[in-house]
Amino acid sequence: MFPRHIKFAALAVDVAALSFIDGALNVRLVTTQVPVFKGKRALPGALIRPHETAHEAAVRVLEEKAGVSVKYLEQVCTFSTINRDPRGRVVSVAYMALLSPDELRAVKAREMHGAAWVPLSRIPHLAYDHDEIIQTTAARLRGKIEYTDIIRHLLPQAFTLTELQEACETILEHPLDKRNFRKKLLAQGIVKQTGKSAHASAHRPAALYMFTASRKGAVDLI
Amino acid sequence: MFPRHIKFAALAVDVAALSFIDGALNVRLVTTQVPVFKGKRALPGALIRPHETAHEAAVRVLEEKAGVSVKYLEQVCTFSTINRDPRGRVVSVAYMALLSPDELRAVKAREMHGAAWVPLSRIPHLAYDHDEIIQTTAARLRGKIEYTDIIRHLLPQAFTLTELQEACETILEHPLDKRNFRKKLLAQGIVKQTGKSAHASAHRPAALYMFTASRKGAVDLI
DNA sequence: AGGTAGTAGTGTATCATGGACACTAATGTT
DNA sequence: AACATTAGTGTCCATGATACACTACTACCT
Repeated sequence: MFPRHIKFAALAVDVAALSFIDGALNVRLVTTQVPVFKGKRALPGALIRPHETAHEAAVRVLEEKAGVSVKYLEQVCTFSTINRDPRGRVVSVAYMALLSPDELRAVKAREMHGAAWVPLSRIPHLAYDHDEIIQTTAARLRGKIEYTDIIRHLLPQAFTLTELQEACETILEHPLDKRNFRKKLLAQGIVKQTGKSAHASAHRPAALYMFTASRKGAVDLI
Repeated sequence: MFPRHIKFAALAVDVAALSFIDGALNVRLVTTQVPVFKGKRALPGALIRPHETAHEAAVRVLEEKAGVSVKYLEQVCTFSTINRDPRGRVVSVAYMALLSPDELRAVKAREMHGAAWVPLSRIPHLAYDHDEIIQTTAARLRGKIEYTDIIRHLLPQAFTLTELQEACETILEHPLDKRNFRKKLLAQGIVKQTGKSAHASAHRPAALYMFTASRKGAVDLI
């Protein structure tokens, strides 16, 4: 219904999928096959198809390139710089995906060649403007950790309070006081005991907690 | 460089330009000429051109349809629902623009037919998904007012503290305490006196203030 | 079995911040 | 000169934030 010259750009999504691995925040990277960037690392992405929304495309990318059906997916920003893709004009909608260790196991089960989890601290220079996308996404996550319970999507269904605290500390990049952290957390009723204990370590077992039903309003987590 | 069938969608920007008029937050609306929505109100928007970014397109829309060169423009969200535009697939990047009364005078100088400022409380049902865009934009503004000094873009270069407080109250939709408001504001050093006074009313003149240089970090405004 | 190493779990005292609250000051108008 | 109206100011209290150190529990080792 629009003349052809109006449709000059391709539409894409790029997804920064984040997950904790060995206590560090990792992002899922793939290896580009596009000639100009041949061999370079990039975020998983794909062109949006005529019959899907950007959100649906992001879900598909995660399924195809990370082999996971993600539970938390949030639009971050749209990048429309003219020469951001050497193949032609591509406008890309960036998404942040958060994966819990539970979901991560499904990824590991069917590992794909050329794709890998890379700690945020060791990310190489990426293809396209993906460096910028990751910076923007990480900043968004860091901001939301303080006033939402977004961290729940990065933790397993059951977790110890120490694990939760370490997750927050990793993202905020500064230590938190154990007693104050627990006091506030329990006062807000964000988590509750499962009744079970973790017996993973060779020491005193920690009580396992789970998140309570998500609140409608904002929470004051940290 | 991409095959033609990849470029199936048109790209657009829609801009929610906000400004205070008579103490109320208003948004700039135009009247659609598109047959399906003929006569309906909508946000000013336009298709992105091949040689401009979304941001540049938003700037252009404001110049063409609101007659103003805006100082504050922020990307809000990208809408990609498949049938959001009856003319065909259009993916739209929504922007929030904030105009000070100073900038507003330039708009009034060359008023355009079919365009008008409408108080947020009296917005009719709009064309496309523009109702949703306005809701999202207003929510973004309300959220940012508390932890940034974004309000500065909605005020004139010089203003009284009462004006500043009323602006915050209007956006937050609840009253603030005069003394506490001033205490916090001055403690943070966000504003400073200009040395001049407003002699507009028939009563005690108020001191005129201006914002200090924008801080790098977040401020705790309210 | 007893000791050791290592993590889990708990409370108080102080300090800073946020919120409630009411009067005096300055100006133009009558 | 009195009045009407808006501008401008400080204290007290409650709440939340922070600093801080010991006991409890378990597996492992000998």
